[in-house]
Amino acid sequence: MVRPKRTKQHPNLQEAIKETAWEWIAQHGAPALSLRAIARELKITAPAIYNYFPNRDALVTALIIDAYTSFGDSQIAARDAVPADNLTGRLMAIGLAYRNWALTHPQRYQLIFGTPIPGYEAPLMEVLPSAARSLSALVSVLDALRVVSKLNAEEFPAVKKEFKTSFEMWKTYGGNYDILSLSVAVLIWARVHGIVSLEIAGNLPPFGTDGNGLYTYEMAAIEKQFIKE
Amino acid sequence: MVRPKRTKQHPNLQEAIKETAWEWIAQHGAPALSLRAIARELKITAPAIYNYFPNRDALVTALIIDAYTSFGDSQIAARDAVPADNLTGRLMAIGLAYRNWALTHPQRYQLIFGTPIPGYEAPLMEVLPSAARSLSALVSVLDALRVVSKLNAEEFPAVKKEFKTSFEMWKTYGGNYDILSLSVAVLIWARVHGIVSLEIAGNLPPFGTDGNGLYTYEMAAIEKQFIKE
DNA sequence: AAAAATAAATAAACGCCGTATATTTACAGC
DNA sequence: GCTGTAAATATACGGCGTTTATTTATTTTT
Repeated sequence: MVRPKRTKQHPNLQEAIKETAWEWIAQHGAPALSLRAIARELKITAPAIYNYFPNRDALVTALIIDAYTSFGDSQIAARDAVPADNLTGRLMAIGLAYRNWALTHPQRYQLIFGTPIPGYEAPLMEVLPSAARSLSALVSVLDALRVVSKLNAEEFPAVKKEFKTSFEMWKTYGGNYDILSLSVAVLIWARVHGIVSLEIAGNLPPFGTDGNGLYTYEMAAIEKQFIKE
Repeated sequence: MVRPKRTKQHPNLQEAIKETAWEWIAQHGAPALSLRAIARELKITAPAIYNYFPNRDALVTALIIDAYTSFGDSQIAARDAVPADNLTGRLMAIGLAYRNWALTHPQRYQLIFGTPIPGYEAPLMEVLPSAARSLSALVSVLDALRVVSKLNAEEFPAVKKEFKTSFEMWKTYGGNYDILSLSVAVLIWARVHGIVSLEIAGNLPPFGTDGNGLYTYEMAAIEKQFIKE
């Protein structure tokens, strides 16, 4: 067979490849993703994909960036749905949105925070902008609490000097907040991530409280620990 | 080439396969594990492995069980190194041992708690005994605290009925403790897991406090939240 | 001791995969 | 209308898990 006319093809193949990849991931799981499978779906030969992505990992990176953007949109929307003077409400809204997004898009969640692709490691520099933005919603609320002296983190461990340059880099994409707010955000992120990742992987429900109850309890504990009054 | 004499072979190939697998994982990472690579290392043909493991996933399961056993040994040893009347000390020792084991054996940690093998999902029934035992150290300390009315978890969400049968199954391998103790243990597990998994994946240091400081802070917070007085 | 049965290895092959190379062809600009 | 480029195909390579058939070492039975 020869190359078909462009008018018979997908108008923008780059986007079609990503869409097909997401469909495949949703249906067969991230580990089953393969360029050849995408090509089959699109009735294209596999090497044709290399005109749009230099290799499989580059495609995965593009998918991750898209997922981060979707996740960040959800985080920011949740924050902005609560009035800016209700900081506790904003913190809770962000926390709820976190789990909701993860349960709605478990494959995307695992693509970002897990390591479902064999041998793939996300290139930090490419992913950083969308990743930093997704965390910035939480950081912004914590920083606002800090500004009004309501952030209870006086005894929080200091950031080592060698990490301060990378913090400056984070600021470029995440916003100009205090490094303490970012540090606390990372810890809170680790806590919600701990529960949600176990829940999504199916390791939570069999032998403990259900995910919803546990998550609510954990969010209350976070509020009590980090917000004064 | 024909089949070589057994005297020239490894005496117990089953164990040799697992050892070679661990060496390969340590050197090339879990995602790069392959039966053919193991066979090459052992100067064996790949199908020969099928005499000892029905397929690749079965080998991975065996590796996971070994890792859980090593992890559980470390947890139990840490607990028993502190006198039984010093429950807070035991809790802290278990927490420290958790991170130490994870940092000492990052590949084993990711093999257990991550999803580094494409398409592999651990069969619960096979892994449960060693997994339940590894968590039992923490559960036993929490239950001892509960017995002396020092466990601060009165408001902990209850376990839904549909999970109680699987709790009974857990008891078979993890020991006869109250379900509240197990529930709290799962939450604490999620919290330390959240930090350690981020640290091992390299997502923690660049933009926040170092793992050691953060972990110490988190352990103190856990103690304060769950232990009375 | 010889023969039969069993177990454990090899050899070969199938259908996947990512990817590199060379080739063809549709399309755009002159 | 010709030419250069970009985008597709065709082909191929090596690696993977796994299956099948076959060979052979070892064990068991007679």
